[in-house]
Amino acid sequence: MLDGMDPHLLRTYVTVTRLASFSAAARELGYTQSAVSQHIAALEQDLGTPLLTRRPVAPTRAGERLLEHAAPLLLRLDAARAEVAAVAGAADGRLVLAAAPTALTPRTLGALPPSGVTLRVLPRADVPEAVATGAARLGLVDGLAAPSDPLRLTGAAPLRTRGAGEEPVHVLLPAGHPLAGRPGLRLDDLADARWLDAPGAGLPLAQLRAVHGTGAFRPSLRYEGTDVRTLTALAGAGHGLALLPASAARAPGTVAVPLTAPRVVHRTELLHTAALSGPAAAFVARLDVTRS
Amino acid sequence: MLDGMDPHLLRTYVTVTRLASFSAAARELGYTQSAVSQHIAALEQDLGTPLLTRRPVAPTRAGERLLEHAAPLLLRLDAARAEVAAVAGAADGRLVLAAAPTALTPRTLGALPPSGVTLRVLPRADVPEAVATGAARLGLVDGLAAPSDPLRLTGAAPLRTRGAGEEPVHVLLPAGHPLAGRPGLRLDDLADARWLDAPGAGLPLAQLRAVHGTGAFRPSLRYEGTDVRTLTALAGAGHGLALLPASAARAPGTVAVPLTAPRVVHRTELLHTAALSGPAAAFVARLDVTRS
DNA sequence: GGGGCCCATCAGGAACGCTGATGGGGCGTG
DNA sequence: CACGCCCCATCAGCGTTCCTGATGGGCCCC
Repeated sequence: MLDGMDPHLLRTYVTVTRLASFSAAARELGYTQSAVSQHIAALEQDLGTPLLTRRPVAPTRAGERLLEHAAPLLLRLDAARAEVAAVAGAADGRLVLAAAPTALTPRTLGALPPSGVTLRVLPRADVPEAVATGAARLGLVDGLAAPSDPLRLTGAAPLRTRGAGEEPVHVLLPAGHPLAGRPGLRLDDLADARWLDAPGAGLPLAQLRAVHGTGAFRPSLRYEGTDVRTLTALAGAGHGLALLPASAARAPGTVAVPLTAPRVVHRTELLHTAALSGPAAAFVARLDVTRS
Repeated sequence: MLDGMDPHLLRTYVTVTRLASFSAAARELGYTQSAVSQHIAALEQDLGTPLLTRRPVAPTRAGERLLEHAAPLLLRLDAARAEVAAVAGAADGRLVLAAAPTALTPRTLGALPPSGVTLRVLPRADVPEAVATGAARLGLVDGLAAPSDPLRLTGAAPLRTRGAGEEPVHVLLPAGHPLAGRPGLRLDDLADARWLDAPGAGLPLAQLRAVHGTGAFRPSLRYEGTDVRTLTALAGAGHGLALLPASAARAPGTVAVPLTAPRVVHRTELLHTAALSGPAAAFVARLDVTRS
């Protein structure tokens, strides 16, 4: 047993920690409780250290380290299988495209073929995984970046990226907002504002901090869906400000004002694996044609 | 066999492809040839597609995809094991520091504790792996980046980074070079120059392209060692130009001229895993104290 | 044509990994 | 306080897996 860390031991381990229960993990995985117990014991013996406290069932410090690796490992295992399958299987006719909501800009939408596409809108954080595991053939993600800088994707999965367009970033204000008449806004003007916290639908405010370097943003309402229209409606109703790409920042009762400082753009990037063919390749080519 | 891709099957696969031989892989891995053959057969059956051509033994296209995932997967498996071991085992007294040659700037050297350190100089590309697998506790890598931009590390392994200093980039010219008298040089001035190609010791010219966006560099002599002094001597002997951090760009018979355009700096970053303690933590703290 | 090397296949035995049963420990309940 | 319940650990037993050693076919070089 030189190579003790079988994937299914890891899978058992993450399931046990997630459910905080050996028995529940066994039920979910289709094992007996005994098997799960033996899995954990095997892992602990292999690594030479306890990974879980029993009663309550919780990861030890060593277990936490293992957890940080286990999920990406399992994901990448799936990714490898999916990519091999993509090469092996003949290209399926349909193109499945996973996209973050605000990544659907006019440009990317315009490049879609007229038929044969399945569009799957997901929270931004789930798009890379969908592409890596083959659930989607292509992915569109977006975010804030300095002009012509690539996005900084936290990739556990190894995906290739290519730029798919940039556009200005607008701040969406309710029509009556005191700053609504401005031609442009600096982020400093909005230091005291309350922002809609919409990790699924909006742009991640944390990225602004990375680019801008300043303190935290004060969140108001948190919206967990992926629907941009809901987000703009919330902004219109005065629940907080929203940061959106220019093309998405329009809704009745709101005013969109360009963000002028810091100088960031809304950047869209296409995600794909190494193997591209058929309609996916056509879509990519169409995107490149419309390159600015 | 729902979860067919055992790590040791993958290990067998990469070994077979590396050696282009089932039998040789079997010898290296301590298996019989029969076992290796069965491993490959199991993988191919699990993935539903041939992964190798026999005679000659070479990866198929599907196999190439698998290979791209297999190495990082195995690396990360080792990384997980190493990190768990680091938490479990008591902190060993010695601090092992892996560093790229040009990452050893006065600042990083100054932060080293006076004793108890093992310094391991490696080619730049090997440093992240050494840290991930626990061969070294900390790593120092360097590269070219826009000022205050982080390095773009191609991380198969999940390492944390923190800045460890920036300094100007100099071009090292032989003393008699026509441009040696200039106060500063633009990269465009050097479009026709021949560069020393030293992936181990020098700064990777490819990174300049990433920042600058222009064409290829014309390499002259290629130097595969990790010794900076040899590199500067080669530059002094007129074998080509070298790009070095200011603190390393001095050698008899050479002139170091600052690179003024594009605006890039030599940036050093510290690599570490999540678990830091003992002398490693002390070193990090010392680095932070001298932060500019 | 023969010998050597290679990979595939097969049979057999050891080792592994699962199940089902049993036992001890903690916790809420009557 | 005793009982019952739920949880995890351990054990024996059995089916499967996985490795070895032997054998065979294909290719190349001599």
